[in-house]
Amino acid sequence: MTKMESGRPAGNFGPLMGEAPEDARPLKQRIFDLVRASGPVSRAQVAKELRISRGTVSVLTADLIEARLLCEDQTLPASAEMTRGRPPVGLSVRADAFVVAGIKLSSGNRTGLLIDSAGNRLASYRMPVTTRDRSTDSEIDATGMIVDTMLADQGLSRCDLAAVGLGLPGFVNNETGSVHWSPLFTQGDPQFARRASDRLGLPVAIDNDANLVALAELWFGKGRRTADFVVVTLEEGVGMGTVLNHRLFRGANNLGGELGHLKVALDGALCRCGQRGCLEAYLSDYAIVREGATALPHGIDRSAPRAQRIEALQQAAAQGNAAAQSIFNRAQRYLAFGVANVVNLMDPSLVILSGGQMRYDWLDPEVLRRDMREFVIGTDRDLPQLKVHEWGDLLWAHGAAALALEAVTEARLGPAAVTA
Amino acid sequence: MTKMESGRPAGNFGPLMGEAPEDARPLKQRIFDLVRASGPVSRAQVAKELRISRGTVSVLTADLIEARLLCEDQTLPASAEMTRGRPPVGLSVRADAFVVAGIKLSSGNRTGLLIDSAGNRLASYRMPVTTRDRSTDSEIDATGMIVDTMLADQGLSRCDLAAVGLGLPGFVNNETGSVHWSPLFTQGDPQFARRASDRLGLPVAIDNDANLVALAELWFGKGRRTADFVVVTLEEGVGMGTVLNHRLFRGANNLGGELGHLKVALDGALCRCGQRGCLEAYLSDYAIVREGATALPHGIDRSAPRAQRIEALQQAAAQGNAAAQSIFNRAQRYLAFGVANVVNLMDPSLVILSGGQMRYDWLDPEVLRRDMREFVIGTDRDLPQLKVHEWGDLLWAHGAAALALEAVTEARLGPAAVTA
DNA sequence: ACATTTAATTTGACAGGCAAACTAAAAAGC
DNA sequence: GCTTTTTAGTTTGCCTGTCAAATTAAATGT
Repeated sequence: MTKMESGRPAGNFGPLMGEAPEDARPLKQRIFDLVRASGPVSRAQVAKELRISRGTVSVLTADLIEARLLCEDQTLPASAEMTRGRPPVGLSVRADAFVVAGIKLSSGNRTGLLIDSAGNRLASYRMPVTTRDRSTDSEIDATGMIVDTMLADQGLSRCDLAAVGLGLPGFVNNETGSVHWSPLFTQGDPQFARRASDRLGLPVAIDNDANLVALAELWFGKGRRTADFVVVTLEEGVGMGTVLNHRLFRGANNLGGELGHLKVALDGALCRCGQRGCLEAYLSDYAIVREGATALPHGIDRSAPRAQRIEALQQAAAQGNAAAQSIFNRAQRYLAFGVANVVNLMDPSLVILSGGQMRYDWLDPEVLRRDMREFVIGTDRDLPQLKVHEWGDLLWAHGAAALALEAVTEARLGPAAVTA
Repeated sequence: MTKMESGRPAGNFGPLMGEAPEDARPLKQRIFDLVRASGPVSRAQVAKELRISRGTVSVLTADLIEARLLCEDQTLPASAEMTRGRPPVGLSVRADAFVVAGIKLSSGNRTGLLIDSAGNRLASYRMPVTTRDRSTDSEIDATGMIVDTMLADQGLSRCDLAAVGLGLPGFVNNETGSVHWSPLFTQGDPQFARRASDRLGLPVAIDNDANLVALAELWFGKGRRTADFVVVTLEEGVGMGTVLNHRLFRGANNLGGELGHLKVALDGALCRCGQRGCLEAYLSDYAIVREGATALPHGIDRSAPRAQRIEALQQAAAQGNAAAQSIFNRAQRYLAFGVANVVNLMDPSLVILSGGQMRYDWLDPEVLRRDMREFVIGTDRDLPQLKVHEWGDLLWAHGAAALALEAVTEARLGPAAVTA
């Protein structure tokens, strides 16, 4: 035994957390969220679920009903066990409480979605981008146009809209509403959300598009029941959204995880970011097309659009062209490698591969799973669940709508609303 | 514009969070934490810092003083600006409020630390492990012996001890107190913490040893002022602890990030876990020794202990042996690669390389930084801060002590304590 | 001596939440 | 049919945490 000096003078210790707002969401908001999430529920169920007294539920739901956010609803899901006692009264979210829009901007398309507070899809919109001057204002105006079109479709006007969620590619800070950098604009705007809000006359919440997909899965998709999961998106590049404890995790600096630029090889393939060995440099459209030119030097029209060239490559692979096959095999293997590393570091219980329909044609979930087992450290635990979720264009817009929904309930029921 | 179907029947949506305890820490606890963290503070400062009314602070501090946790303290840090007005009264944590112990168990050593509630080190302990039967009970008894020894040194007995924090290698679940697997035991124990607590007659909190280092940095080290950071430990293996928003992040399944088994190469070096390309297979003692045998086939006694062989290898490298140098260069480069990937995914604002003193001899922070810049995707942001923090054996025990401190304040001031 | 300034306490009010008593509405037993 | 049982929902009174504002305390100007 080595004895050491003792009686060192006391210093300060313990974590020093500057300003920790750390407000628990008010009960009223949590009740609303629960009702929205779990369809018609009785007050008694709400009380049990939230572990609060039934009296409290009564009072708060009365408020929510008076605020025209909830309504009573006789059609309770016929509970399997016909019990005795007073029949419960179902609570549902009122469809006519408010309306929100979700807009996804990208370099090729603009997509929009209009939903009401009960989640009914009222209208949707999709249009290829024709002209672009890469200014923030023109993009905001385009957004306004989409919103107006969808509203007009329903005989509504801007003042009927409660909020707009806006997703765009690039480095976007949801909290501050700033756009550090986006391929859509010639330069960033530290006040983008505010500017959009002013120009449209509506509350606007913005976020990175990869986060949007995670939000879409969290609100509408396979992640609803899962506390922690990771969404991997394959679009032009490779993106990632992370949900921890039922909340979108946006990283320390509000820049999401850059899965696309996770390094999977020392001195590997060149990426358009200028570095080498990025996952994206093996998986993304441009990477596949790049190698495709070598595999089928004469088979493909070099001036054809990417999607077409990829399709030709896939056909070649299906017909047994070994060079073409090896491109997709390698892409798949590196995807497994990258995702496995995410699992090794974050340990999520679910991984969702989500995104455009045509992206995953070359992806075989079984092979992916096998490869991942090779890379994921697993003493006794199982691999996390692995789901491929193909979803249409509106996926992104759904995420944007979720962003808007969050903003609305936050504004009406959140901690700040209590004060006012 | 493509119009899509509308009026889909409403379904449920929104995140479905089962039981979300999500209690904000009570104000009383936050005041206590702030006083502990920031030395003698006046009530007015507390109120300003926590953004609560001064009246509330008065009432709550009165409680804390009566509970003998805080005391008034005339020695306020002579504030630079001699102001007018009534002089503030400093608040400090009472040193005699309670005593906790932190114990770190590893295969080679057992380390212990006894501190009082004000952070004074009362005693410490360190002893190499001689006999081991790899049963949980014998390890618990060894812990009890260390605790008793340290207490006796201060003329105290077990009933004077408020809690024990216990760190061990392996897969340890802090929340449930279970040990899935540990190199110390022949088999895991799903009730390890409870068993230890019963056997010692003291509250026991357990955690993985890599998390301990993160806790130590969060409570006593360079992470105190940083909300989000990552700690990388080089010991026998490679470990990682993650702090998000001033809290230890333990992953979805309470298994920390397995940085040691992050894959840094496809079909890379063989790791003792059986997989290939793990970071550990390039960095850890055994990996370096393994290659060292090739670099200096005759120069080193193969039966010598690892530390000695590594030292010989370092000397050879310093004297210009190219083969030896390349081993360390590669290790360093892969370390940069792995840490860069952590940064790419998690985006922490600070990375601390922390641990035993001798581990980092071959590590040049400048080179590491340069390599990382090559691997970290950086559009406009800077590299996170990178600090090397060599710390003695007691580092781990400090983390364990922090674990115990947390347990004590949680029990006395936490949300659960309010009910009782 | 008296105004000024800052710190700390006391006071009154109020909101959020709970427990328990109470009312409501059904099925089951007699 | 009447009572009992069972479950759902409401009302009531109370407790606790918190704040704003008034008050007291202790120092430094003038």
